[in-house]
Amino acid sequence: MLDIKRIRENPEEVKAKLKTRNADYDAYVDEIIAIDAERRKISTDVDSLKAQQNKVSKQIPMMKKNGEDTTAVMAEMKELSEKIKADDVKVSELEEKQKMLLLSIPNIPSDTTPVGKDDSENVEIRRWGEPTKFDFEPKAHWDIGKDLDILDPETASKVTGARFHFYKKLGAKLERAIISYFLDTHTENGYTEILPPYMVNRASMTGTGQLPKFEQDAYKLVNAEDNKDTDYFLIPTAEVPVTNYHRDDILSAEQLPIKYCAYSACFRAEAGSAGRDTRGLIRQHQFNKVELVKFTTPESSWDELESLTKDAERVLQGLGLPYRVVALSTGDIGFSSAKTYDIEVWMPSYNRYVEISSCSNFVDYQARRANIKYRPAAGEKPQLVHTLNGSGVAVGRTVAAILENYQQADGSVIIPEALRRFMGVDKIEK
RNA sequence: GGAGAAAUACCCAAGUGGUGAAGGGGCUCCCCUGCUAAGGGAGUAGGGCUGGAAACGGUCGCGAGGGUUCAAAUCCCUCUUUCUCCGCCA
Repeated sequence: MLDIKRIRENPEEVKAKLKTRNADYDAYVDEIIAIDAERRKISTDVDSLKAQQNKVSKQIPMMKKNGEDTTAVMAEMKELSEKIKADDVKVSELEEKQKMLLLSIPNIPSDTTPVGKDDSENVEIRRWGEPTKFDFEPKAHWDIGKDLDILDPETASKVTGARFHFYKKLGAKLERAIISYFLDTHTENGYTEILPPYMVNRASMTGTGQLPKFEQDAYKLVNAEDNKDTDYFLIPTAEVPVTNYHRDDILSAEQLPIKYCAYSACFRAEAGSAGRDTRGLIRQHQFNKVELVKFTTPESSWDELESLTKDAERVLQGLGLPYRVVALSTGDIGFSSAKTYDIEVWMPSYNRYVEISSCSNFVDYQARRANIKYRPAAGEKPQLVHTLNGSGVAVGRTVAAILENYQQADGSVIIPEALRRFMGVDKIEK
């Protein structure tokens, strides 16, 4: 959520910056400003009526004590009370309307986010490693998975539906090994491990920005018995439960930065991506991910974004997977983000780099939605924290990248050194 | 899922319709004391919205949301959470 004061005081600046997202929010901004002015006017008026009401209410018991007749005063007060009630309704309607509009406006991109209309104008920041070269015809991970009998989408489509997978044998173990390796690396690096619930309520989904605008992308849970909405959603990412862990909290300055890493399954409806990445592990309705989440002071959040991105890169380096880091352009960054770096791993079957992590600074946008504050010093007023998160990293895509980048001419797959202690083998073969 | 009890500040806790939401602990400051302990005094309800250049005001906050009333921590309704017990269950 943007600061209403910023919109009120610099509407043109807000409009111009939002336009860089390749979308037009002018009408929203204008409506918010109009509603805000009306809301404040009625609210101040009704507040002074309440002040009068409170004053007289204190006098009534005194008058009664002195044996005075209060009938006339009470009749007067009844009228006042009715006026207050009616105006209160108006104020809360306007507040509700204003809030819905504010929740529907995305974050303002940071000044360091490259301006561009879409992903074609993203900017490569750095590369690590070289795209893998083969002296044989490399296979795609879905074929490797089938040949080694470790991935089984066909049975998953019988048991569940399209875009689900069974992992088998060393494939299942590889997924588990990667999760352990990621979590161990991040906890050794100062992150606190969290295992969150996979279902969250509406307030949490709103707090991180998935709702109200993107309800069609989420899985909403319905009670089978009466078919009624439970108000629970399957999490699209651990970012939601982990960020909302501190919803409505006032943290102390000494606690910051707070750094969490969390493994979770993630559930995405993938509305609007029919026909894309239909084979393999790249785009699934359910996938595993280790997420990094930080709560920081406003002063440090930009440095923390750089270190967060490097912390995510660390695990790819540990696995020896070639990747590059890309700064997303204003037209490509997510709704709540002020700046995002994507980490893209080399995927031989795509013959290009494919997103495996997305690291963002949300500045105070999520913190304002989720009401997460900190007290800079004892006695000082609480301020909004800055929140950041990044995948550290997507597990299924890591499996795909390992299978493809470590495949051998004989059809086997070498296990990266870092995973061997979790796998117990150094190779997957027929 | 069923029955009962509870939710007030950093903590404990009083408060069954009416003029400032008691009291204690803790914390902060002051006095006393050579220092410490003990003792005495004062302060300590967060946070939002809002008016104002500021000083300083107004308003809403007793788990949440509604309702009754001139007036609600207090009465009524719905919900949430916690505790005790029963049922079911990995």
